[in-house]
Amino acid sequence: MSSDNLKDTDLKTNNKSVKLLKEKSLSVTLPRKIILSLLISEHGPFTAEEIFTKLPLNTCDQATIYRCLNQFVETELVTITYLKKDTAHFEYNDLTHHHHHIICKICKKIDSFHDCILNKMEATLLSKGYKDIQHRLEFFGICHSCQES
Amino acid sequence: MSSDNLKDTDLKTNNKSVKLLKEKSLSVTLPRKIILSLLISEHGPFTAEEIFTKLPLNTCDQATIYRCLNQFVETELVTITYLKKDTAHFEYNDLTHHHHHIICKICKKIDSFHDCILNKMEATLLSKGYKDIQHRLEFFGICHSCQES
DNA sequence: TTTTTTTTGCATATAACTTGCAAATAATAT
DNA sequence: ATATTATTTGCAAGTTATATGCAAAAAAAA
Repeated sequence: MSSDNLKDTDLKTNNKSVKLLKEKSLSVTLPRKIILSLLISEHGPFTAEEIFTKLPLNTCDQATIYRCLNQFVETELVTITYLKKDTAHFEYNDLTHHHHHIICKICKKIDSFHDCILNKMEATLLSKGYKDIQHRLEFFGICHSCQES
Repeated sequence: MSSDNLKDTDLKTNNKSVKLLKEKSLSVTLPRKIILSLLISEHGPFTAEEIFTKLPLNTCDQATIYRCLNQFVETELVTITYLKKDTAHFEYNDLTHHHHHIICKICKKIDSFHDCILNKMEATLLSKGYKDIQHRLEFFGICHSCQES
């Protein structure tokens, strides 16, 4: 494996990330620490590819990034959103800063905002200069019949 | 082309669909009429594949379905949502019945509801028996700088 | 430390969706 | 109506994000 030259100290690995990985019973590996640290320190949302290019060279393979991100999503360390057509975006799930995104239909620039009541939200966005606003809101939960099994 | 054996009358094509296609300046072809009629008469959301299997045999190619669906989304005849990981869902954009979806994290069954204020919404869902509810809400609009060009 | 378990890299696979092009169909002009 | 032009379709092949099988490597447990 090609991470011989990567030391923890070089990478300003966030201590928080180690704590979080342990809390979620994920074994603490270098790729996981580095990826999670990146997501904690830089505000996304990022695509898997963006994360890959932000990481120090030879941190890990793309496959590992996808595997880690999926585990992070499953354990709710990270949220996944589908803002663009073909690519998922990932973001550290900072429970103290609940927010949503707005993406420009034309330039695809992603902005975020913290209000979270629909009508208030749209007003906020209008005052920010956005036009022709639509939203996409989905809920995920466990249905009644699945609670039995 | 293999639609020799398909006649309009056979397919209970929705007249509404022709009207809508014209309104959106889309030329009125058999595949478009049939696909749009299906989406108007059956409540989705459906994946492209589900639509394909619901269509009468030899209505059209899968490629045509994707092309039509994309055009319908561009013209806002249809909405697209990303409820599952790899597959988009499509639904007739019935402006008189604004609603959202909830998908079970386990069995993936999709349910819909019509309330649309976040806190009210979650209460509705809880009373429907869902647990461990999360939501995903995204806005799309045209940003200030794109309004100039 | 040693053993067991989990994770990673690499290469390859998958699956949803897209696209180029010639033939077919729809819109339009006559 | 018919001829002409423009658009759309089928087919087959391409693209791209993401997943995966397996042996080697690293982490956790003993």
